[in-house]
Amino acid sequence: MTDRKKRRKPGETREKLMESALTLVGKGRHYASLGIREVTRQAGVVPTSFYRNFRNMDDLGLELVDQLGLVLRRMMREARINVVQADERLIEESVDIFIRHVEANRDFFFFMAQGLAGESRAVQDGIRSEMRYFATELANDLRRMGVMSHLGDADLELTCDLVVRTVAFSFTDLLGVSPDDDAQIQQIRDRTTRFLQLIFIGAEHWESGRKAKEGV
Amino acid sequence: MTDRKKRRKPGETREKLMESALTLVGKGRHYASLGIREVTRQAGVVPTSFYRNFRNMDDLGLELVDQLGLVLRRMMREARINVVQADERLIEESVDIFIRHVEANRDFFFFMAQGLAGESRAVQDGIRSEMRYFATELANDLRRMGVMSHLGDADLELTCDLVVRTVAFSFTDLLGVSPDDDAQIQQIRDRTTRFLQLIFIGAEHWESGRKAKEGV
DNA sequence: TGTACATCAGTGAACGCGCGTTCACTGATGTAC
DNA sequence: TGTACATCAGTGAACGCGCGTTCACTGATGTAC
Repeated sequence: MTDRKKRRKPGETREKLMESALTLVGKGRHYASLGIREVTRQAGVVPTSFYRNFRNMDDLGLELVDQLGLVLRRMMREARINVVQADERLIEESVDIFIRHVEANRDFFFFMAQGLAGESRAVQDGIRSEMRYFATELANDLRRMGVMSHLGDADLELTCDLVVRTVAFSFTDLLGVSPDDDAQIQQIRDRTTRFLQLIFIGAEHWESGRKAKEGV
Repeated sequence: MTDRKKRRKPGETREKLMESALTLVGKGRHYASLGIREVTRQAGVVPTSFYRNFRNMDDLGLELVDQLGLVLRRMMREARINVVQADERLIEESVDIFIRHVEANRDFFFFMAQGLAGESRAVQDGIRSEMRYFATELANDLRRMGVMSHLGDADLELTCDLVVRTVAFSFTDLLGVSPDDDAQIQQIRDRTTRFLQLIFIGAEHWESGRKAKEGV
């Protein structure tokens, strides 16, 4: 069994390469500066193997975006299960779930934070698209729960977009913090919660007719 | 005069190197993936010259952060001059000034957006520190104008932090847009304005005692 | 004002190294009969 | 069930190239007298 040099489980090397890229990102490297040899080295695989699975680093990056989408969907699902009632702890509970998932998938969220201003336009657009989807789903959930029912669709979507951006920005806060530094993580959690409270209070008092008066 | 091969104006090469790095970033490259030879090539200078001015790319990055600080301060000053009265157009006028400066210093703001999740911790911290300073100054200005006078210092600071984050996130929106695409820039401008309106409405209705009830 | 000297930003050649990419190969697994 | 063959993920050697960094140099500018 130590002898099997060829033919691992199908997709195993592919997975290992993606994992290795994420690991390097988690260690503080920027995705844009990663090289093919570096990633294969981390994966314990010969450089040539890379080309059996990906065309180039951008290609691998796009696959990571897809996996990121799965992580985000899992997070949404958990939030839906646990945050059923629209009481005043809705925000705090959601932020808790969010922080927990970020801690459990640290590298993924690092990759996401980097990718937003990254080198590959395709990756950038992919992450942006995931965020848009997330905001839309959030809007649907709030509608379903009867929250912010006074808002028109466009205004609710605006609010959710701002929420998602604010949460995403918190990733970059977590980026600079050691995963063991509970005190600082707690602080980021509190601050994010307050940001969202501020936004939701704004949304509560937002008059949907307002823009028509000012904008057009 | 075409013959002078040595001794340009003092600091000229240094400036040209920083400018070249920014130019490459503006062309879509990520700062983390730039090399010394690449930057010197862009600057029309021999690679060795780099070491006469900087220790490494991180060092150059830190100098760029300092210059970014100057750009931000210039922006703040202009905003202070032009936005004197706290009427309802305060936000729109500020966003206009902000968009104008981003367009005029496109590369700088790209660098800033990248640096927030960049490879160098020092650069990351530097940009973060500039943002904190910006938020503090904004809070001071609002105090001076008598806006949001019902908020405690901590809550005002929280609001301003969220404003700065929201504006900073808009950089990444502009990042993917051609500088000539006026329609899309206009759309980002409007959206950013609405985000800020939402935040300020939230701040208007924020009860400073609230957190004491919930948090502690 | 003129001369001698120190300084130091920019030069150009050279180095060893790791990079991305190619190639022919190998051998375990899946498939046809 | 057994045999022959196709497939194709992973291998290892090799390539040319651009990288970061070093070194001794050069010559314009600034300074001392």
